[in-house]
Amino acid sequence: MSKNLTKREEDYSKWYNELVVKADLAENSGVRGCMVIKPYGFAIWEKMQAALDKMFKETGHENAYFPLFIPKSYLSKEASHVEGFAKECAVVTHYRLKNDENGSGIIVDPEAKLEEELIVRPTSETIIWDTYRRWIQSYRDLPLLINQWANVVRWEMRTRLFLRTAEFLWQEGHTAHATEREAIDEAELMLGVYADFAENHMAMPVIQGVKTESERFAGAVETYCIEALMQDGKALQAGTSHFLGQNFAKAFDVKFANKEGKKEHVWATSWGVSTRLMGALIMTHSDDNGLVLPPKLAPIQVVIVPIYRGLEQLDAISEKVAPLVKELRAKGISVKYDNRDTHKPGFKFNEYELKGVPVRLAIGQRDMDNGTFEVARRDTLVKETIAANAVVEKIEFLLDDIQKNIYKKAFDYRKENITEVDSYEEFKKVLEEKGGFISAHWDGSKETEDRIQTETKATIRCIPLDVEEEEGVCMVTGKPSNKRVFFAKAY
RNA sequence: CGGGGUGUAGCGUAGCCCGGUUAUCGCGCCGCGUUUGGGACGCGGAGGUCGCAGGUUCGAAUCCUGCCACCCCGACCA
Repeated sequence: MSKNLTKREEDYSKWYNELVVKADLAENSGVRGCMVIKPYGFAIWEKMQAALDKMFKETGHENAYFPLFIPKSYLSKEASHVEGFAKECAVVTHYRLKNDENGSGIIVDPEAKLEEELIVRPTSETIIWDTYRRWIQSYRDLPLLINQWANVVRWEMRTRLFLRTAEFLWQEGHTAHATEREAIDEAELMLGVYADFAENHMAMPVIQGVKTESERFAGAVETYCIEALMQDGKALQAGTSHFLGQNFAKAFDVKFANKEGKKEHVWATSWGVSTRLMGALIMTHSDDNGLVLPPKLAPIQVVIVPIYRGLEQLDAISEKVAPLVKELRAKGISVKYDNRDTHKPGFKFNEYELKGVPVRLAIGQRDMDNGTFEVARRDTLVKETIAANAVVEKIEFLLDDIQKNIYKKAFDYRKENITEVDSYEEFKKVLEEKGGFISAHWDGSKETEDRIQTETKATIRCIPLDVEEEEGVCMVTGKPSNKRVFFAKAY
């Protein structure tokens, strides 16, 4: 682990990768750009999944599952969609292997060529809309509110653990509606769900906004997003929700009969978050001692480490700890009592800090004599000694307080790193020296946006939803602008 | 796909330029003992197709040729 969090990209990048590996979350699989998610990392993902899934169901959605393979012709039905994904698709061309006649091992059987190639889904809009055509006939079939948990494959040139892997896990929601208004409301509703999840479960403040045309999802009319700020000053897109208009309905001929019996194309949305959220979680809260997990997503919320000499002492401690474990579990708190005899307490302390366990209890002979526990919190690393009969209450307080405290810390950090600028010179200076989000006027043109990106590597992360109208001039061209947008260097 | 780099034990590495005993060291692993309130220590031990395939040579981790893989930087992207 590097000694200090630093804004120098290469060091931060190294720190991040080491942290992912050392905290036992994931590792490179050796298969091009794919990662192995290890049990501890996957447990965090499962917590995220459970919380999100609950929120989806509370907003009226159901889960379903669609095929991994998409016939090539489906992808080409929506023009901008295929254009957006064509360069990063894995393609299945054959369905059989055989032994090479020249003895050079197993080869692809040229006889077994598929008549139509299959694309490994980079996203599922096409196959889902092909299915929806058969499911939707009447306004009575609408709205159709479906989500799927799946893996997708995007053949990216450059990959990074959790942030951009060739294969990743995600959820993708795909909805169909009778009216434009209803579809837009849905896209905005789900953006709100994501923002709620990010802030209240991940303790990660996000900016809600819409993308500019050039950053828009391939096939969307409007792309909403949540953008988060990482500790090295770079932005990370944490989730997106798209209003797709009637683009996919028209491409796949999905029509419904309205109350007057007239056929209309349906209105669509899609929205998704991925294992990239794990990357966001890691880069938002972690410090040089390792991961810091929000209690709501921590697979282990409380760890209890016994300190003892000899099995007799361990037995006495175990006896003391057992009812506490039971009581905490009854309250729905996940507890691990680490009575391994193979590692020393100091080793365990470091190990659980690295893994981001929010609360640690230690109990040794001293505590046994005094009727106390040592309680340590991961976010501030503060330790205190607490009377045994007050420990449950203390833990409940800490789990709540840590959740709030790390949110506040991240929020304050982000607040300090949103800078308003009014000139291009100042923009470049802040970008170079400080990083973070830069709020500035922009003339709304793609040319200006491209120029800024080429010259500075910064992109428009979003046009915030809550932005206030303000007369101004574009910092680059001097043309009139009526609101500020958020720029940043991004992952 | 361009530019650079690296492949030696589970991980990290020395050796390579200048070929020559049994391939170096650390972490980790195994055994025994002592330890246990912040990453223990001692002693002993196991573990290697030196990325792959050819070639040069009495002799190759080292030199030559070809191939493969991975990493970093760019272009691309959630």
